[in-house]
Amino acid sequence: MDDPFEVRKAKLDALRASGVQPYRDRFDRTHTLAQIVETWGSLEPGEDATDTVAVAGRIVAKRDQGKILFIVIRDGITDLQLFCRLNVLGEDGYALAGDLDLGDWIGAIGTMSRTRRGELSVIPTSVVLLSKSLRPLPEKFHGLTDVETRYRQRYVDLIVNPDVRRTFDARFKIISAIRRFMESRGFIEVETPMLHPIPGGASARPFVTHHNALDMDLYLRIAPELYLKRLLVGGFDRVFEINRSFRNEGISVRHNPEFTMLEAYQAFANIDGMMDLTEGMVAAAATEALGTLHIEYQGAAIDLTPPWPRRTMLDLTSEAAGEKISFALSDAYLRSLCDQHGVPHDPAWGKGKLITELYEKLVEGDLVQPTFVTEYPLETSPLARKKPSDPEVTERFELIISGRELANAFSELIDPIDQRERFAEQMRAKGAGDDEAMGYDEDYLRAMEYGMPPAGGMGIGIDRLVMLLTDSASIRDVLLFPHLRPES
RNA sequence: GGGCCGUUAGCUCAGUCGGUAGAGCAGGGGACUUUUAAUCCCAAGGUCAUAGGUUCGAUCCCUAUACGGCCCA
Repeated sequence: MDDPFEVRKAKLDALRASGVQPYRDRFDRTHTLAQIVETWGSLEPGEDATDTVAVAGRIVAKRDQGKILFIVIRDGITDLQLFCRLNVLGEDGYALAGDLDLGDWIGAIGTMSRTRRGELSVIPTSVVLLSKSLRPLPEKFHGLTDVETRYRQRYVDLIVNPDVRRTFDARFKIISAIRRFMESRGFIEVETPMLHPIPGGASARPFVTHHNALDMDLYLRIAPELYLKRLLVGGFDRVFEINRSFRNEGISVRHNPEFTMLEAYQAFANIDGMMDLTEGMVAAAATEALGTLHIEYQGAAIDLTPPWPRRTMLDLTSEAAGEKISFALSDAYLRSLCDQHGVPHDPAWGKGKLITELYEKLVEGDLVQPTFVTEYPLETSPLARKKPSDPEVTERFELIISGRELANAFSELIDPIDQRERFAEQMRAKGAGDDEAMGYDEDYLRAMEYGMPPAGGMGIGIDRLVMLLTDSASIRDVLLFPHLRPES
């Protein structure tokens, strides 16, 4: 019989026939493998300890030498060798150990030792099968590299590629640090609806679903923003939410249809407070996950030490274009600049959109070090407060690191009359064919009419932050189960 | 959505100027009481992504499709 699966099933049947339960209920270990390494790491080569330990893990390597057998088990990212000896385990126990396969979960009880060759080991007096593995693991040296299989069968990827586990451990640390940072600043974490009757809070196409009992369409949220700001009206003066949003758009190394975002709102603060908050949060996350603010992303050295430069979109775009860009320029001239720089433009766009597109083409990708880009045009910022001295632009920033948008924030628009006009403008855009335009949210306006305190708000893409801090090239590498088409 | 590239054994990869395919690891049998990608001997393992086409003959050439990757929008 050659088929590994069939061989293992036959072993399974044989075990059951001989009265062995190959899927055990429990195993009481005395130490995790990391604790073993920590406790007995100082044993000298050839030295034995008398302590008896019980350990458990998955078999990831096996070296059979006749009357001795080396088995390497793994628990998380820690490996430990079992030095199985015929004269210690006895005939039956040794035969059982020899019959185990790569991938099996086992428990072992024995004494600690370090071999002459220097490998910390448990010398088992008994080995027990905890769960039989029926499928062969990938090759031991090259491991699993096929990206499609790695994403589709992440469980296998996690078994054989410890770096993948480290990435997700880092993800946990980053999010955990952010929560502690926010809580230490007096923010309360809340949960708001995922199912929205009106898509809003961002410019994106939503996923549509249907509620049968109510017989109505609902939209998976594209952002929690409008609900969190309702909470400002309700008196939550510092709130945040870390959770999924969904956008019905293409998939790329930076985009997954569902992604995790933090949004935070702070009453009585404005855009300046949001810059401080963002700097502090990213620095806290980097310190927690990496222990440093000097990181490397895809070969580029990046210094996250606050404070970060604050530059206006018009200044940056003017520098890159080699001439002064402003709202004083004519629509026709801005379009000729777009043509000159290879930026496609739509007749429906106003000056604000044209300038934003020029900025994205000429500037954004080259901003490697953390930079707050400020004064986004009113046209592309329907929820942000206007700059009093220049109503063409808003008190908004985006944080750019490594050429990518990481965070977006503004002094919130709290004037319900102004907001009503902005929604109306969005409806005109929708009518003109912009399927990313926001819906007209009458209840949100009603909330604003009760009075929203002055506030700053900020949103940051958690997946992109994790990418940055784990030096991951693709968002798929920081999502346990990235979206893929179904297997045929 | 467009362009380019990929898909061969469980895994990692060769290869066939068009003549039904090979290695290492894993798996099977055997040797070995301190190994570390253990080593040595033996045997086995394939719908060459899928469907058409060209051809005496296609895994290889052509077309389409599926899935994936990269770049662009």
